Amino acid sequence: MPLSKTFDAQEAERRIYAAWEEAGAFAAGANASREESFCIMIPPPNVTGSLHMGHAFNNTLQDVLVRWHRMRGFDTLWQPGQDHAGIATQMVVERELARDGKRRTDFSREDFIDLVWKQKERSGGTIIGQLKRLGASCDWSRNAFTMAGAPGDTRVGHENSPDFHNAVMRVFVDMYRKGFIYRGKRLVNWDPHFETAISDLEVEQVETDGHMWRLRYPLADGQTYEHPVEFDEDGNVTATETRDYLTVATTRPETMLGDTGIAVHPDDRRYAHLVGKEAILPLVGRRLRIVADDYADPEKGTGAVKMTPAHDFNDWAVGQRTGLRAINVMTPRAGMWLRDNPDFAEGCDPDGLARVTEAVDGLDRYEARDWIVRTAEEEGWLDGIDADRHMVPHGDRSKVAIEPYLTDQWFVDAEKIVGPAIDAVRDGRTTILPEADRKVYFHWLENIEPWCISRQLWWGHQIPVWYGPDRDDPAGGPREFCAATEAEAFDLAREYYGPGPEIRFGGEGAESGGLREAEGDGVARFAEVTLARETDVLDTWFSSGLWPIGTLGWPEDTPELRRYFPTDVLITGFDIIFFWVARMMMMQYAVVGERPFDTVYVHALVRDEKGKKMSKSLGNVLDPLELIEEYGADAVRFTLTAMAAMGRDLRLSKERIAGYRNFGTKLWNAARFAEMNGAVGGGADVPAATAAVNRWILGETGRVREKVDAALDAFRFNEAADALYGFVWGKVCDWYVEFSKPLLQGEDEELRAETQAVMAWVIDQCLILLQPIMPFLTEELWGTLGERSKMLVHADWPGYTAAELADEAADREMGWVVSVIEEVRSARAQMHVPAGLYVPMLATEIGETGRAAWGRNEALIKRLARIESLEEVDGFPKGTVTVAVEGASLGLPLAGVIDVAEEKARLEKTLGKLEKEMGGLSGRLSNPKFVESAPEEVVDETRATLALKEDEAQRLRAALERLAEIG
RNA sequence: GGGUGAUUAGCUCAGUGGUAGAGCGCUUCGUUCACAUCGAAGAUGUCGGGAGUUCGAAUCUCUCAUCACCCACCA
Repeated sequence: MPLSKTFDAQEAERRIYAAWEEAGAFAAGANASREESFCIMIPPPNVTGSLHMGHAFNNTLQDVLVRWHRMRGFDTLWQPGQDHAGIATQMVVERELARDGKRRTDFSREDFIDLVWKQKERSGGTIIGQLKRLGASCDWSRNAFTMAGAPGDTRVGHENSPDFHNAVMRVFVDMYRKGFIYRGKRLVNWDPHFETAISDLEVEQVETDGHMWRLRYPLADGQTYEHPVEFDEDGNVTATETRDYLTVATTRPETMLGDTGIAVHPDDRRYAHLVGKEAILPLVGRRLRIVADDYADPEKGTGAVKMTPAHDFNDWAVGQRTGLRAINVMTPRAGMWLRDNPDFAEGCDPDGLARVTEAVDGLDRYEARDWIVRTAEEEGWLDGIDADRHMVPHGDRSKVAIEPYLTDQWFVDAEKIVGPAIDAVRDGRTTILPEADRKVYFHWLENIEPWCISRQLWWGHQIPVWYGPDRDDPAGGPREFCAATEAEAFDLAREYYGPGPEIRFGGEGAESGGLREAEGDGVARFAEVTLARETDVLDTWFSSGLWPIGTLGWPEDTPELRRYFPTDVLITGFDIIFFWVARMMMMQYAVVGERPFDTVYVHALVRDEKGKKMSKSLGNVLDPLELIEEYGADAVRFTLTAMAAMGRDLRLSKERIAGYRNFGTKLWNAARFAEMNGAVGGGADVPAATAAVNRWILGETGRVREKVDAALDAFRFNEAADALYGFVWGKVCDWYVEFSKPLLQGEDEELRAETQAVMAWVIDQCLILLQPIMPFLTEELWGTLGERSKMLVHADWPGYTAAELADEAADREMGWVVSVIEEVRSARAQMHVPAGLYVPMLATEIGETGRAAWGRNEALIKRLARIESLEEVDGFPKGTVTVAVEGASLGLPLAGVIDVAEEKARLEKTLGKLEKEMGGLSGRLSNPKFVESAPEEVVDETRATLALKEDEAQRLRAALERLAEIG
């Protein structure tokens, strides 16, 4: 069945992908002929997500490596899967509910989670289908999910995946027991929209126009200080005024209700006598201790800074150092919490307390701010307002201002497990590419903060901790029982409480209880203990941090784990180096004491053609699926590969994709040409060749194979793509196809057979080498051209070298032929010789090389340069256009056509260029230091080049002289 | 405030010590039987400025300028 005129990407790509799947072509171990394994873990996309350009880029690169290794015979696993993506997914479901006017809290936790599982079933397959359209050759039979095995799991879409939930639970317990995880009351980033803690990384700073309010806090007990008001030229104070108040500044006046102190710098003479004394908090009359701490900057504002330890990270730290109380004055939704807040009430004067509570309790933080500012103004303790542009932390999902908030949360003590993750990269067990990203990685890890891993959400891995009362003090506690399952928790509790009490499960969060029963000996014992499961779930990145071992079946000692772990390569975007890469490094080391991967390849961002980040709100998003529909998956893949210069953002434009689509068409047509000329079905063996044309293209093929391998080996994807593009278009199509025509269509049967074999083999090599980048079109051609024992996806990657295939004599000969053709074409175009007109050619000097090359390639040269005949003459007649090539002086007698002025201009220009080049070369050669210190081959090469140029220049000068004779 | 990267043809970008490259765009020509999603020929660069190292610098060092991104608690 002959090839169709064009490649129908839409039809063929779906059909071919189905055929691959049908054949189990992507299964781990398929096509393995060597011992080595190769494993890539997909960065699991959100289960409700859909493919965007970043995914397309990321997965194209992975697929290139995976297909390349699979063809090379490695036991290859590309592990696919999806992430449950806690907040993001819960957000999607809550938004759906909101459409029906419902909220999460209208459901029980179990019912809500069931809804999320259903949502996952509905949308979870979307991204998989999209990855398949792209051509991703994942082993889908192993598709994993980060919540697999968790309560409510329907197993739809990840039927065979390992029990990831169990792995997460076991890791938590393991890290808990090793002391890497703890629960504590600390200030965390609180998202008032989702009403959950988030980690530092989920906070983004947004520059915002705001105000700085200066407030006057009266000093207690009649204290005063001298405030400088006038200075001389040297900055010395020349006048002061006595003040009985301190001016403090804040961008968030509402937090003043939680103030418990004022800090000044220890060396600040103005306030030295006040340290240890007190000020009065306006509105409620709470006494604020004045403390000395380095944090207070004497240069800023008045040098006195109010302390709100429960609502500001700096103030919290100062509070810890100086023993200030922390008073939480906010609700989880960032409203004011004043009523029934004993911490707040303590130390307040009753009238003030009542008034403020009446006015702002329950108000949103911003409304409370307005009231406080208004009141301060009315009462005269507002010192002033400055416009201020400052950074305000926002939740990266909710986009609302986050609130530093004091709650009980779970933390990974990252400092304890960060060491091996740093060392592994430092000593090269894991390589991060590009190198620049290593610094980013180190910088973050070396300054690591505790990682808040608890989330007050419902969708996620519920933290495997049960709380019970203290054995000796039933009112105390809670006592934590950390275990992977309820049964194991029961055992722990039994061990702790002894054989007496009945142990039950129930209760909420850290609430737990027990009945106390006095026995005769006076020792308190429980008759009944109720264990309460921790309600928080884990940060989604905690579970995805286990992706490498979890997908391979840990904690079971599976064959996959033994075979594929540590994995070989991770390909990911720079935006999740901290979120994911660093955490995987830390956690695999913490749990199994091993690196998760040998190499991390960090790629940059796909931007639009103007360099802007693609975003929905800007409306500049290129949808990879639309592009695939329009140009075909191969074109999109080739474009992304060709633009993947390491570490640089890529600007994607449709024009570029169209260009590479054309490249596919070009290859298709070359294959059609081969087919039409009986050049199909080349075997794996390099064919024998006698003709220079054939020997030359074999050498070129050897060179490109080496280039592709070297480039991919170094993760220089663009170089691999460029090399193939240049080879297929610039060598095979532009020259070899043309060269082959007289041979394929000529009389010499032996030569025809040889050329057919070489052409068939070369086309096959193009298909094989291009398969990792453009798998569809090449597979289609492979299957159509000739009988094959296996699909291209499993074809053997070649191992021949350039040295084996290259033929120096053939390269030289074809080089000569090419330059003659190019020079003749150039001269003809310049002289406006009609394109189709065959003209005679004359030769005055033609050396041995040239004569031999001409003799063997006469037909080619005549055909491609439109030459009628070659005749050796003693000298060129008037009106000859000179063609200067190495080792020959050729001329076209174009007396009738020639424009003397134009020919003169052409020669002068060429000569000018030559002379400039020669100047550089001879200047260099006449420099003794160059000759002494440059490598010998460089010097030789320079000499040879110069000699050639001189030769050519000589001929050009002669031609110019002849031209001068004409007129 | 700290850090990283970038600056090369009109545009988008390759190019880590040895005669400046590609794609697109542009100009001229071309329906030769693989391909007009094509072919041929062409024009366009003090490689951001300056200094240094070197026989030799787009490439290494320093510096300045501009841009981008990341990190950061500045009241």
